[in-house]
Amino acid sequence: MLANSSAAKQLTKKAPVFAALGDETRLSLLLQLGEGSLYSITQLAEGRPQTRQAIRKHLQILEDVALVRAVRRGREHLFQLQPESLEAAAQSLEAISLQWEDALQRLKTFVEE
Amino acid sequence: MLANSSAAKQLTKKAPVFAALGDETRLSLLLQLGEGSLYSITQLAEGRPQTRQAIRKHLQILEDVALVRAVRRGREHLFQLQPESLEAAAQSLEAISLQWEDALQRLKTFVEE
DNA sequence: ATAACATGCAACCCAAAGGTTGCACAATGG
DNA sequence: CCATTGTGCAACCTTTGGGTTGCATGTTAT
Repeated sequence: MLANSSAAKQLTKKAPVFAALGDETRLSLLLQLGEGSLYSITQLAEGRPQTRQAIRKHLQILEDVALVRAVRRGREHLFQLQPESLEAAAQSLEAISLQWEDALQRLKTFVEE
Repeated sequence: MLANSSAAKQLTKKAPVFAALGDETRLSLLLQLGEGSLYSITQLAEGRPQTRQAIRKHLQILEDVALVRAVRRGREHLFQLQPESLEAAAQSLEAISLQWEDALQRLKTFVEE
């Protein structure tokens, strides 16, 4: 299918998203945000080994690639998950797998002829 | 579903996999390997702006997280894609999305009562 | 044997990442 | 009004990452 290979060609543009996912702290933050509620920076920093400022940097990185969204309520900054971006990332990976499956299928057909 | 949350708790262990995916060159290598054939280091380095040694390092990183597998044939080192690892990574991301959907569903049910 | 080819290994460089401390600033709640 | 709470911002430090060059080592083909 053409849709696969074109999706695959766009893949390299998503490197920053995977890079954002490639950190334990940030994955853990996404997990907490996946619980559904909104969390402030201070709340997200509670119980973690790092400083509030460090957590803030991580949240900024997640926000930059739209894995997370921030809204202001008074003096606090509330964060929530943006699941569409996660889905998009997952589909990018599936695209490579599909490309691989297709290639194997073509090879198999070729050999059988 | 319990299976989701337990899968989610294992997520932080996969940070190295996403970190490996978080680089344009490595994503591009995966794409090439997704074509189905086996490629040597030299072949994979051809046409790319970086040195063969740089490409080799990237391949090592991909191999360390099992996104790629290497077999020796004579003097050359042939690499091939390991699609199971890609699938696993994709499913990890889906797990967070599902956790989110579940949370929203519970919230909705709670409000309706 | 020996020239050519595919790799491995190590030292080194520079920029980016993750983290900290310190302090200023805005919003809230008596 | 003032102490408190939630953030923002900047400087700084150390480790990791991506990349290079240079040279040694194994493998073919002729």
